[in-house]
Amino acid sequence: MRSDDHSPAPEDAKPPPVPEDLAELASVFGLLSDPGRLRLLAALREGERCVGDLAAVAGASDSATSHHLRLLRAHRVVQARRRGRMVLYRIADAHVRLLLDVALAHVGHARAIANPGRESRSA
Amino acid sequence: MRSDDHSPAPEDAKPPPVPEDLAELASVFGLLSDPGRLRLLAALREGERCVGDLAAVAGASDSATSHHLRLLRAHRVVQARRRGRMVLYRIADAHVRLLLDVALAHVGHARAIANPGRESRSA
DNA sequence: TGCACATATGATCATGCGTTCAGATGACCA
DNA sequence: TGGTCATCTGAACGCATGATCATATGTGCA
Repeated sequence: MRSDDHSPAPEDAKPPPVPEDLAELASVFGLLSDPGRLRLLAALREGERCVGDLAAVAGASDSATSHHLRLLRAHRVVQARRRGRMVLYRIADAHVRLLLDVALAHVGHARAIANPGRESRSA
Repeated sequence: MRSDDHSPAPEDAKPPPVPEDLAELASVFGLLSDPGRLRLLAALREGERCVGDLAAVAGASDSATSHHLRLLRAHRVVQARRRGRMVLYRIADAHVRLLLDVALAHVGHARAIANPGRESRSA
């Protein structure tokens, strides 16, 4: 026992995460670890988009975009719906949306500390 | 223009994320995409821990753990503090903590849908 | 001061992941 | 029904990332 018992009274009494969930969670985070996919999701925050649009926004090829969307869909990060000959994607649920918001807020906050006096929306 | 203009009225009027932030965010998510590092963070949710403890909890070597913590610290996901000859790590801020909570809730929710009637805390 | 413990670091190697290309599937329209 | 558009799929290549080993730093204690 190195640090005797330093747990200074559980600050929120979080339930110990199921290992099974941790693995799945790691996969989901892995999906979010690509700037391209992040751009896709950022675009999807504004509403449903077809693959071609998303590809254009993310600056990637249709093929790459389709690959990415497939992965995101497999992990329930996005949902797909056919409309004619095109497929419209959207963010799967409120959790994902909130996750992105919190994450963006974090990096914004972190950068605000790193570069004081320089706003996120700097013109 | 493929999907004419389907944005069905911005559901929340999210500010368009700064590309710079997206890159940083992708890096942070990348750090969270490893089950081992996730175990470290899960352990840190319960309070400060030294490297040795964290290594034991995560089932990794001290060296690997140190490497991981270095990365996490570089991206302000965790903070470090010396106490004698050991270094105590903790989660950097409330954002990260919230991020983990939301993410865990997401995978829990997703699995609850996938396996109905099977609780997260299944014995 | 010298030893032992806790942590940090640097280099190397294997593996996974993203991208791309080529081709397949499926839906609309004339 | 043939043609075209939008998307999907499979395979191969190149790069980045994680793990490991050996070693360095730094702190407390006798």
